[in-house]
Amino acid sequence: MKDSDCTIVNVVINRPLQKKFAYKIEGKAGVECIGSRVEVNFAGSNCIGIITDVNPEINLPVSKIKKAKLLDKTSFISEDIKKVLEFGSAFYQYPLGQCYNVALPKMLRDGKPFAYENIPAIELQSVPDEDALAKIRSQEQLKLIEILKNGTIRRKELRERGFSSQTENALIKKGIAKLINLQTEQKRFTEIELPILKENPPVPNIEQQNAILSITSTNEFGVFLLNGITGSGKTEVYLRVIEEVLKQGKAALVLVPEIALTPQTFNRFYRRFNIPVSSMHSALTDRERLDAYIDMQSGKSGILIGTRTALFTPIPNLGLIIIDEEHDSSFKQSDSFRYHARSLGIIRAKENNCPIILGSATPSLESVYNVKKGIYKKLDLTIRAGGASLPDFQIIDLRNEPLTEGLKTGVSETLEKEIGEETAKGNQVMLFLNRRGYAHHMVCHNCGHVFMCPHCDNLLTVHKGLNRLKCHMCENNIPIPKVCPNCQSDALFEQGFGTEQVSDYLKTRYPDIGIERIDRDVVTTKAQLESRLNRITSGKFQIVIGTQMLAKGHDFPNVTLVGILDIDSSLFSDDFRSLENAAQLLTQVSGRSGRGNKKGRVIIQTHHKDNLLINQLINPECSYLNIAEDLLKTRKNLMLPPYTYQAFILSNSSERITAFSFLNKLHSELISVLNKYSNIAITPVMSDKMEKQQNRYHFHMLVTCLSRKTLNMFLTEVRNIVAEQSLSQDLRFAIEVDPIIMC
DNA sequence: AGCACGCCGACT
DNA sequence: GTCGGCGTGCTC
Repeated sequence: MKDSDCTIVNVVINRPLQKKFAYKIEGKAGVECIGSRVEVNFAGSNCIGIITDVNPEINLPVSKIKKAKLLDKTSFISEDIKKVLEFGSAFYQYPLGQCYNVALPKMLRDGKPFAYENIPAIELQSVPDEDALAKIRSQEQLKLIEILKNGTIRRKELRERGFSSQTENALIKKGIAKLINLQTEQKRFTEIELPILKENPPVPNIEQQNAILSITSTNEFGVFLLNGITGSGKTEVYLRVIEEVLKQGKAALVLVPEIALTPQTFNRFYRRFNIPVSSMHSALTDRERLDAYIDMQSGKSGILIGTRTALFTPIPNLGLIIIDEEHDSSFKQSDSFRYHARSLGIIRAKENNCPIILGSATPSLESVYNVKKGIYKKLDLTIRAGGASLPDFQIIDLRNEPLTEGLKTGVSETLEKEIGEETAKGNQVMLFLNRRGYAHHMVCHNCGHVFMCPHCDNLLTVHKGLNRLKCHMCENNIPIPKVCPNCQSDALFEQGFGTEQVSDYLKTRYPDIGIERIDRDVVTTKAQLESRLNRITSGKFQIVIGTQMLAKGHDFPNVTLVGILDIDSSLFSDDFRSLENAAQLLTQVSGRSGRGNKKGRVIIQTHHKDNLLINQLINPECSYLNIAEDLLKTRKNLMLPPYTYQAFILSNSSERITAFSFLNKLHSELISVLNKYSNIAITPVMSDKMEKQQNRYHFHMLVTCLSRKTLNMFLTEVRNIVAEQSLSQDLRFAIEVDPIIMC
């Protein structure tokens, strides 16, 4: 191969390396191959890389440049995705090649072709007449003809039903049947002749109209914070804006939290539009994921609904991005490429010069702050659909409650009575407790032995139904012991109640009432969640007890009472975001009450009746936004985000000293360069709250800075210092920009 | 991250 | 004399 017949390209590899590497590909190539995958030999092993530049300037002897094998004739990675990943790589301090790795579906990462699966199928070409049929002597062929009369059928299915490929081939040869590929019948959504709408949408109220108009009146980039109280019809606004976007021949991207991926969510989109909708979430197989990716890239589908990774799906002519429940923590990835889908979503919308809607009843303080600064435009929805009003709030002061068996399992006498009265009226009650399992942990009454995970600094949670003690950190579990391993005493007791225990207790109190539990222990798949939610809607169960799985998006018109069993544990956390999270969760859960035409109530049990947050939550004059404003004042006084910018410098190792001394050495190196930067502070090396996790010891330093730019420059220097050293096998290192959970 | 290279100790 | 342990450093 002569060098004149080659094109030099830069390639990024899925390795923790910042550099791009030059390779040569056969033939003359232009910018159209940027984003294409190549198979290269890199340092002795073959791997997949992505082309980032064509004919780059390099000062490298030509003899060192190896040959790369081009895997894609044209790139499927659009310009905007490339820009988003380049931004994300610099912003989150993560190597570009590894960012691509997170952004691509697994099959593309592995070098599989960018193509739909071939689905060979056969269908009837022409129905043979009597004469032709009489000539066929094979019973199998006759049987197959009968089956084919019912329509197209996959060859794989025919094989499963006992037909040999010879039988099929014989019919094809005779011209009776023909071979087709089920995946070739693809039409672009813009070429679909049906009307865009499948159903007549409801008439929006004045607030919804205003919101729709504000967003659709400009076709340009803008961030809209759609602040709609629970039940105010945010989804209807999304659907209307999407409709406008589709009318312009453009596509829409909707990101939802992991937990909101219920059939209810999808069905509203499927029902509304004749335009194909694709989805992308954790329950898909690799194949389905790639198919959805191609659906969007090829323009076959006009709407993509998915979780945070769906953000990286190429969509030509993207006209709108929606981040639903924008405050939800599942938009932040907290390993490998630690990006926030909201932040990168805004970058992508900017690249496409299209609007982005951040929707929430309880927006993040970051977003509220950006509205104050005039960076986002806030649109309010304050009216509940169908004239439903917000629920009334009531406090049960646990100090005045008798210390009954019920109270020890989380249900006070007063609440128990209220549950009884409400269910007697035929209504449903929803109880909320953000702790799964039966009991928080187990203690020996005799010697004080506490049952801990041998691999983590974590207490084992009691799961009665499974008869196991489980570590929620590492999933390690043991049978519930009968005696203490320390003193052989059988006086073991459980402390702290979870959803399982509450459910068990209520079953003894209300044996005739159906009680349903919703948490990750009993609901592991989407189908299970669906069937449980349906059982609740059908009214078979009058009492529902659940974790935050219950908080979002589910509409139960018969729920008139919501009970918050334990708010106190979220009032005194050492994470500065815990009050924000508690206010969000409580507001969301409360919104489950009184969604139909019945007035709803919310009862909060607490030992801290005078706590400020609790009083704000129950005050009808005080909205979530008022609470957010108050919390922002505190953040400002304490110089916390969003008034400052934070990043963690993280390390862990299986040998405790390794990570600790590595970070300590790094710390002293950083102190010596700190004078180059202003308004930046770095903590000493500290243990994570849970230092030992799965037998690895975790340490961190926290960097705080007044300026985003300075923080980024500093972190780049940190990364370069670390890149110069060769780290031991056992040591892991990471930078987390904009953490949302303090460690 | 991988992998090759290289420099030492335990074996045929 | 060689097989393989893993510490070090480079990868187009």
